[in-house]
Amino acid sequence: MCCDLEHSETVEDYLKAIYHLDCRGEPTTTSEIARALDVSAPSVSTMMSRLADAGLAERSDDRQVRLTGHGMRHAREVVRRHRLVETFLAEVGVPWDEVHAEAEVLEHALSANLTDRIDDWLGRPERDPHGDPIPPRDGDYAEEWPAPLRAAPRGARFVVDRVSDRDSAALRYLGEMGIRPGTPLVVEDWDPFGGPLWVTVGGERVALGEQLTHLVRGVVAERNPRTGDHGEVST
Amino acid sequence: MCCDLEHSETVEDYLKAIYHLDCRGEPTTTSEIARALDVSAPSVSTMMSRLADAGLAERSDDRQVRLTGHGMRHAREVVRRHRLVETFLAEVGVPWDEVHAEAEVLEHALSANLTDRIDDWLGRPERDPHGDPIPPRDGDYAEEWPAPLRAAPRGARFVVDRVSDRDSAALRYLGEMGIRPGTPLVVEDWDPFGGPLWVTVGGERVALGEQLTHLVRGVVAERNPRTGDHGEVST
DNA sequence: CACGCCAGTTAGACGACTCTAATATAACCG
DNA sequence: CGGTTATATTAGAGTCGTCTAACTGGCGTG
Repeated sequence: MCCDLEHSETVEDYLKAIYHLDCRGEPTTTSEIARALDVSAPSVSTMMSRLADAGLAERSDDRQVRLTGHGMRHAREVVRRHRLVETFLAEVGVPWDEVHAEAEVLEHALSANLTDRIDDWLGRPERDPHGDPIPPRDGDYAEEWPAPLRAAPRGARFVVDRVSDRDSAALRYLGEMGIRPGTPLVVEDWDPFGGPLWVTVGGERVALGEQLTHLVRGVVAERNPRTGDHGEVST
Repeated sequence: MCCDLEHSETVEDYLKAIYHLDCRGEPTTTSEIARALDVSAPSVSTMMSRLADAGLAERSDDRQVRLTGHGMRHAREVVRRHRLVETFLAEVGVPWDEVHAEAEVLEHALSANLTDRIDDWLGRPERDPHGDPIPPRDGDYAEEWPAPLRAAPRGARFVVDRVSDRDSAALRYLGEMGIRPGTPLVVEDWDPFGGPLWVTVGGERVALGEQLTHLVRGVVAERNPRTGDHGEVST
C-alpha cells in the first residue's frame, strides 16, 4: 500500500540535496549526501537504491549519484517551490534571513497549482531574495555559480549576485550592512592571518570576517584605473 | 529517539478531527473519527491510546474521546493556522473554493513565528473567507454554530454567517451567486419533495438545491411585516 | 607484499502509521 | 433470556525511514 515514493517529503529532500551538491560541483557521494541531510551513511545507501528503483537517480561508476531526467525534473520543481516561497515571504514582509527556514518546510506543502499562482502573483520573478535563480515552470535552465568574494582581487569592483541562505545570522548581519544581491562593492584590502577583508559598500568602509567572504558570490569587474570605468554588471 | 508525537502531522490531524466533531456536537467516537479522517477504526483505536499516553486526550466513560486542556490548546492552534492560511491565500487572490484544500496541508508547515506574522500582516482578522472564526493567539474562545439555512422559516430575512468549506464545488457555485458570509437573503419558498429552496439574493430570485441549504449557516431575523425592519445582523 | 584506513554496503532492529482479520463488549429486540 | 448488530479493541503484518554494528573492498604506505 501507500505512498507514491515520488511525493514523499523525504525523497524530495534527498533529490534536492543531490541537486545542490551537483550544482556546485561537489561530489554526490553517499557520505556527502549524508552530511548534507544530517543522516547516517546507511540511510543514504538504502534511499539510493529506492531512488534507483523508482527511476529517479542512478549511481554512476565513479561512486557518484546522478539524477535521471525524471529525478532532475522533480528536484528542480522542489527548488522552484522553495525559491518562490522565499520570494513570496520576503514580499509580504518576512526578513530575508528567516525565509529560508520557513521555505524548507513549506516547499513540501505547496500544490503545483498554488505554486503557479504565487509565481503569477509575484510577476514571474527570476531571482529569490538571496539572488538564487528560480527555475522556470518548464524549459531549459541551468544554475550559474559566480565566484565567491574571497576570490576577488584587491582593488576590484565586485557586484553581489548571490548570498548563501544557509546561515541565517550571517544573512542578517550582511543585510544590516546593506550587502545583498545587486550591491556593488569595492575590494580594498585583505588583512593577513585570517584577518578581515576590507570592502567599501555604499561609501562606507567595512570589515568582513573570513567566513562571510565564502558566502557572498558575485561578478568581478576590474576597475580601469585610467577612467574609473568598470566592466559589465550582472543583472 | 524521534518524534515528539506532539508535533506529528498525523497527530495534529487527529486532534483537529476530534476538535471539529466536538465543536458541532457530533459524537467523538472511534468510528466517527475514523470516518472523518478516512482511516480504519483500529488505526483510531491505536492512536487514541497514544494520545492518552501523551496527555492530549482521554476517553470518557460514555465511549467518547475528550481533549485535555493541553490537547485542546494544540487543536485550536492547528485550526488557527488553518484559518489564517485560508484568509491569507484568499487575500492574495486564491479563489475561496480552493483555499481549504491548500490550507489542509499548509497548516502543518507553518511555524508559530510565521503564523503570527501572517496574522499581523492580515490585521488580526476574526473570520476566514468562509466565515469561520479564527481562534485568537491565546485567551478564551469558543465557536458558535448558527443554524443552517434549511431551518429558516419562509419569509425570514437571513444573514449568511458561515459557509461550510468542505465541498469546493458547492462553494464555487455559491460564490457565483453572490452568497458568502455577510450576504443578506430572503427566504421565499420551499418547493416540496426535495425541491429547491427559493431565496432572494441581491434582488434576484434563485433556487438552492437541498444540499446547499445544509452548508449555509446564518442568523434569522424575522421580518417585521409592518415596518420592513429586521432584527440584529451579525457582523 | 601486508597492513590499515576510508567509503560504502548489508544486517538487524526500532518507531510511527497504516491495514485486515479476528475477537470482545454493549445494546437492542423478539 | 438468547441472538443479532454495532462498536471497539487486540493480533499480526507491512511500509517508510531511521539507527548502530558489522562486513567488504579499494588504495596508499611502510
